[in-house]
Amino acid sequence: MDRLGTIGKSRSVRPQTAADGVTAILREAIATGTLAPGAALRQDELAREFGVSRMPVRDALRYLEAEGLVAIHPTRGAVVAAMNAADIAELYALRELLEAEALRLSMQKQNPDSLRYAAGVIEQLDRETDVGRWGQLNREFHLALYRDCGNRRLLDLIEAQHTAADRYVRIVLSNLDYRERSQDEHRSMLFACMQGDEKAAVSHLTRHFRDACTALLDYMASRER
Amino acid sequence: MDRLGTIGKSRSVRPQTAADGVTAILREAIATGTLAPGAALRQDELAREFGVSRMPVRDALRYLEAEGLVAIHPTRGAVVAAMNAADIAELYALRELLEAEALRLSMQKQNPDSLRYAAGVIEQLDRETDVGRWGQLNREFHLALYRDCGNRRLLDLIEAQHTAADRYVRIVLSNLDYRERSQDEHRSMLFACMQGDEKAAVSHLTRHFRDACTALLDYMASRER
DNA sequence: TTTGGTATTCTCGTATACGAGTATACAGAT
DNA sequence: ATCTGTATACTCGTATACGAGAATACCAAA
Repeated sequence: MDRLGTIGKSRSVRPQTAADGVTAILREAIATGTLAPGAALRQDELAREFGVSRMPVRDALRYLEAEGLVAIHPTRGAVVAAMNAADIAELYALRELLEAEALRLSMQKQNPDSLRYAAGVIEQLDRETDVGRWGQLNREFHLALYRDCGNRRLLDLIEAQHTAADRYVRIVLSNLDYRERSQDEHRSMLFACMQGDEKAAVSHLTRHFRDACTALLDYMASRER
Repeated sequence: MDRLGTIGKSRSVRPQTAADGVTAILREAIATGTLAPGAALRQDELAREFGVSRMPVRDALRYLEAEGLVAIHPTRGAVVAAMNAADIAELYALRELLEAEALRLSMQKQNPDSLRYAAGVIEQLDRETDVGRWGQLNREFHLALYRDCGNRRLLDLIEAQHTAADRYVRIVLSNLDYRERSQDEHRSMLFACMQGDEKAAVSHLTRHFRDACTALLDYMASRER
């Protein structure tokens, strides 16, 4: 499991506490699948792995539990949360609901700065090849569109769903064809936003999610066999 | 601060861990206002208070942070999360979005058991005088209406928003008039659900939230002066 | 009097240690 | 051979201890 130790090294931002560092590394390991769903997360094992005591590891597990990435059973330990088709459907239905609302609210504010920024992110996405950073930029693009919605809680929830979806998203991102299709939809959304066409923007967003969701469900179904 | 020690005693369910117990007591203390917004939550002080070490207290603070009830600043300690008008508006806008969707999805399933249960809860609410238990039953009623929505994540999110709203709700619940008006709206919602009238049910739900939100904002505004 | 720097104290983050509960393996009985 | 009970080992929850960083108070200098 020495691979785990190297994953977090690439992050440029210095973690404020040891627990934050452990959290970031574990989150990444779960997202990439290095830690498979159902895998047991033993505190002292992880502590030895990271060269810290069990306390920061415990803290990290609590954070990840709150994010829905691990399941903690008192006195029985923690495991990586399961991945299944039902969860995908639920997650994407939720994202559609939350992000459509945020998009509507944001568009009413008509802030051109956010759209300019989003356009810049789209161009970066065109050049990006690394799956992890692509996901990061993808999140950045979406949040830019919602930034002006005026509801902090809504934005936090959207971010949380992104984090939960990340481990699923990476599956389809390895498919280059999906990334290109995704970018087409991004451009359509941005165009509709610049035009101030709320209905078109939301419908593109919806299609964007439906596409991703079916792509994922198809993959999961093929994986079953 | 000895009052804190007695609050949790009324709970019938035995906490599984010390941290769970501390979490429950602190949550209640924050909801009732015993711990005012902005109040510092010092780990060793709380530990002495509850007769435990700082570790369960730390765990509890992490849980409450995830619930949005406390804000933790690394190496600087935790404080009870602030309460303000902007947050109320955000919270209720969110609840409206989430619960309207859950209600729509649930009604499509047409499960009479849930509605029968909800009707029973309404009757219990008529007899309940204690503000804390009234809030509990209120949550129970709402969740009964959404139970069949088929989206576990959505339900969890709704519960989380209820928890976050609890400390606000208790303010208006002390007003008997509000409780009666609220019950009228509950009955209207349930009736619409039984009729299978989705539009009416959602519009009653919306009005229910708008009512509560304005009642709260009015109270906050009067409090400002 | 005000401002800047330093020292002290307080709180948190982390490490280590211990006790309790759970799972597992083995042995005995049916 | 299978099932059950007991003993052992393992993991977690909690307590205590220590070190680091931040806030504050105090003193000196302008």
